[in-house]
Amino acid sequence: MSPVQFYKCLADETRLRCLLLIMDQQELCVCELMQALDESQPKISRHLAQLRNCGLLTDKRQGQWVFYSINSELAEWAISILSTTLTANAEFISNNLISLNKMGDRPERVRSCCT
Amino acid sequence: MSPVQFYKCLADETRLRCLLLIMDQQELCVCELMQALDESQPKISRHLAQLRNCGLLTDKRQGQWVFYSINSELAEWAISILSTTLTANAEFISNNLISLNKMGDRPERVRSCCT
DNA sequence: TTAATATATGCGTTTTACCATATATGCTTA
DNA sequence: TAAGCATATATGGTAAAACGCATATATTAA
Repeated sequence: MSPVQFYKCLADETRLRCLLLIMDQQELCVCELMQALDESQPKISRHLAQLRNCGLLTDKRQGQWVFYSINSELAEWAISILSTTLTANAEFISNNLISLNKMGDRPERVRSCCT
Repeated sequence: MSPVQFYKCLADETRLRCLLLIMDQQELCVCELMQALDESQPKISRHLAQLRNCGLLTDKRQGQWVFYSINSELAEWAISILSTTLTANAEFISNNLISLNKMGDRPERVRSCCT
């Protein structure tokens, strides 16, 4: 992935918030991000699709939900930059985390076997 | 500076090349970047102005030339990200460095006092 | 099968970003 | 002070990106 393409992915408020929230929470589904960002479902879904197509995220369907997480095959420097950004800008997503935690009935994660 | 605004600055090929070249070379003037990127003067100048206005670069006039360097007051996490990007993507600007080094009559830097 | 919930996508519109050209400003040297 | 180079900015055109809305698909449950 070219550095320019990578930074284009981060250069949008909705996408950056989604990425940092997923970094922080390991994985999130569309409806959780809708709640956290207070944005429409198609808007969230479209941005997540873009991040997946560019290789930043991977998705995993569990029942009716699709969970997105950071693509572990993403270049190490790119992951490092996401991590640095999150650490240095915790307040950027603090309100989103509050909204997320206010959400009732969050989808349950299915445990992997043997955990 | 908001992380989104910072990443918008990096999300353009011309701006990212300029930034990484300046990271690598400490400081460069418009005519050197024109040569390194093979781009027009207004294009380079406009992008540098944007980077200066956003706080990523500072400029310093020396005679007829204006030298741009990384703004030392830029947030530490942002400088760290630029550094990581440069280290991990050296090949991204390698051809630009070759072009720069082919340039004859590069403007002489005025020495600071006592160096 | 039907309804409900979750997610994805097609499409037209609006907004934003980029570029090329023209022009203005500032410095240097003659 | 005039001429020439280096740099900055203003303007208008164009392309890309983002959006809202409507709709389509997928899963689960009744």
